[in-house]
Amino acid sequence: MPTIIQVAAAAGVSTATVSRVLSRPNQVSDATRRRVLEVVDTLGYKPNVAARTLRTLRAARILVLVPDISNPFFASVIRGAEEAARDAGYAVIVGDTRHDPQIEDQYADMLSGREVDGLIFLGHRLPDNLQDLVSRHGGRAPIVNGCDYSPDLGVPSVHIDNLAAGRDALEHLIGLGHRDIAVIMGTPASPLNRDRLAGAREAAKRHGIDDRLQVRVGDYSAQSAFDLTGDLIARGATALFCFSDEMAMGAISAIHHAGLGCPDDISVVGFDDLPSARFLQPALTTIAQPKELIGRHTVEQLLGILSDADYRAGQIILPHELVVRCSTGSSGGPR
Amino acid sequence: MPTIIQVAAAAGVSTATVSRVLSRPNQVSDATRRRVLEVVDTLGYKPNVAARTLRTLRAARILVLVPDISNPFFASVIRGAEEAARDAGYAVIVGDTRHDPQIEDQYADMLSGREVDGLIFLGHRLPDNLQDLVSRHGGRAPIVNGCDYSPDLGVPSVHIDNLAAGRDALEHLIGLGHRDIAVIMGTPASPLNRDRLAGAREAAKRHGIDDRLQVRVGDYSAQSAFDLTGDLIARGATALFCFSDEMAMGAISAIHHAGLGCPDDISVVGFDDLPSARFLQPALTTIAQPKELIGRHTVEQLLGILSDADYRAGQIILPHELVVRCSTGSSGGPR
DNA sequence: CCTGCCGATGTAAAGGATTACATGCTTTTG
DNA sequence: CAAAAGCATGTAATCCTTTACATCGGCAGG
Repeated sequence: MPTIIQVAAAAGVSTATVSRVLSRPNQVSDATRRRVLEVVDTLGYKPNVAARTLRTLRAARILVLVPDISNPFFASVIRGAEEAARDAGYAVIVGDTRHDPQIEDQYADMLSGREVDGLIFLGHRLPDNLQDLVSRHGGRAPIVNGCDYSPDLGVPSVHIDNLAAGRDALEHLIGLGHRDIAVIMGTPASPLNRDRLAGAREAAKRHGIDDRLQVRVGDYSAQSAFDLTGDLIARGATALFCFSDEMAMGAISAIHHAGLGCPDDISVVGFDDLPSARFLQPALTTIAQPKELIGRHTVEQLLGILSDADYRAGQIILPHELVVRCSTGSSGGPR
Repeated sequence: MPTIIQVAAAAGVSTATVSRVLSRPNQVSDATRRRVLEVVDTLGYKPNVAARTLRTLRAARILVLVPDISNPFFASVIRGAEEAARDAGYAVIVGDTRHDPQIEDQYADMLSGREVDGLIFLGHRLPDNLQDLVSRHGGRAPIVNGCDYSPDLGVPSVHIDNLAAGRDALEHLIGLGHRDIAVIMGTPASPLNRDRLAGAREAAKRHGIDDRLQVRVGDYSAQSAFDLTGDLIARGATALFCFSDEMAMGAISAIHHAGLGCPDDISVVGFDDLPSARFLQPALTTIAQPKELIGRHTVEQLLGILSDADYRAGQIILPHELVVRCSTGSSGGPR
């Protein structure tokens, strides 16, 4: 692999000129530029990024950490982030932490090691490694939280109003006549889940069915909801509110396994509105999040922090929407 | 951010000693090691990765390029790759190219720029950028193809026997009595799709229904299959073989939209066996690929190339399996 | 014709870590 | 007890680029 020195020698110029040809072409005369470019081409020269990063202290990349890359929800957020980053001349690197603190730390080191200029983490877990950095710099650290937020940390964040979303889902089910409603939530360690649950509780309370609301904790996977649903059905639930579309799929599958139908016997509301939600049987009623937009805004906040010392990053709340499809129907009254 | 020089000064040793404490701790006396580690800790020192990479010419990372990160199939492959890489002390970086040659090139530059030691690309598109590199080094370039393969390029690859898989799917449907079978494939630019189709054709021919086999091209998305299915039904197909589970979902949705049922009226076979395939309604009959294993083997080939000059990387073929669930049933004869 | 300026290019100093080699001390060994 | 060996540490070169500053012609203005 040729270095800039060899290119310079072959073109009969100094390394400075080669560097200029590549990064500020208009500072160099036409003839020289052409000659250098030709050498670059024939030698197949590519600048060594490590050396450049070392010298410029700018990597032009940002790291997006997802807790579970197999969840298509995050894919859409990443897409949005990627586009916004690209527009600003940054590349996005994706790290799949699989909820593993050790892996989180390892990726977080890419920030500490200045391999990336900033970091976006989706979900509720700020890597342990970064606690220090955040408490030292507060909202000025190049770190943004997407989808969830961390009230006590002061990390800027982008997410929907999960409380209102939880309320909307419950109001929808109650409006259809359901009184025995169950919630299959994600881990309560996540503020987002606590908010959604609080919203659901609030709506239930307003309609006097607070004490009948059953709550279970899943892990976002279809399997976990599948495992929980049988018991909820046995206890008389006529409607299920799942905190992810994947869990809704598991719940619907369990409903069929119990010899019942959705929405005829039991209604199901999901969360996220995955691209495939409309193709499920029955097509899924769900809370849509503006996934790409969440990605875009996290990046924009990050770039603001990076480029503008006066930028004030904070909490951005984006709109959600209840999408009613076919997995919810009116309650036939108590079974 | 402190540098190694500041750490050395604070600990009263040379930078060499600090470096050794961090990378070869046993070459350093207990007392010194403790002292240095303490300083490292209080100062919050993290080595600058760019500097290290520059010096060692080894980035300890590999890049995995996926054409579409929202496809959960790739998520599993990435998982497998990640684990194998981690075991060998490498980190995995994921790049989502969205089938965009420009983005592919940009990520590929990470290899040319030696930011990563090797590159794995899933799917059939070798980034244009890398053509040169491959033709110069042949199978010795640190590049491996996963899921698909490129017969003319000589890039090592890991995939299943797609021809046999296509044959298996058709044999299954024919065995159930179907004679009017349609295939919804992915782009024929991909050898993998050509192989699957060839396998399907072969089976159809053996049973004398070659001329009744209908073939359409989708783009792996549920939507694309949804759009194609109505017409196939109108033309009398009683069974659909889709080259991805997502397309199978779209097909099943379209079957319902047409007022028909799956598998009662029309059978559907998918491909990949996504984690959610068993939770669909009906649970999907599909060809399972050993997704994690594909990931693991691509990494192993890559590491072989990287570490052993005599390593001979090649084509690795892993076993697939037809998983029969509920989306296929016997044909009721011609409708 | 001289001065001043400008544009194009070169020189050389970072940037931060690793490591071959050198050094100085301690311990072993014949 | 001297020589050899071994251990812990330091010195300084190296990895490759970028860029502030210096230099050098050429040209315009006086």
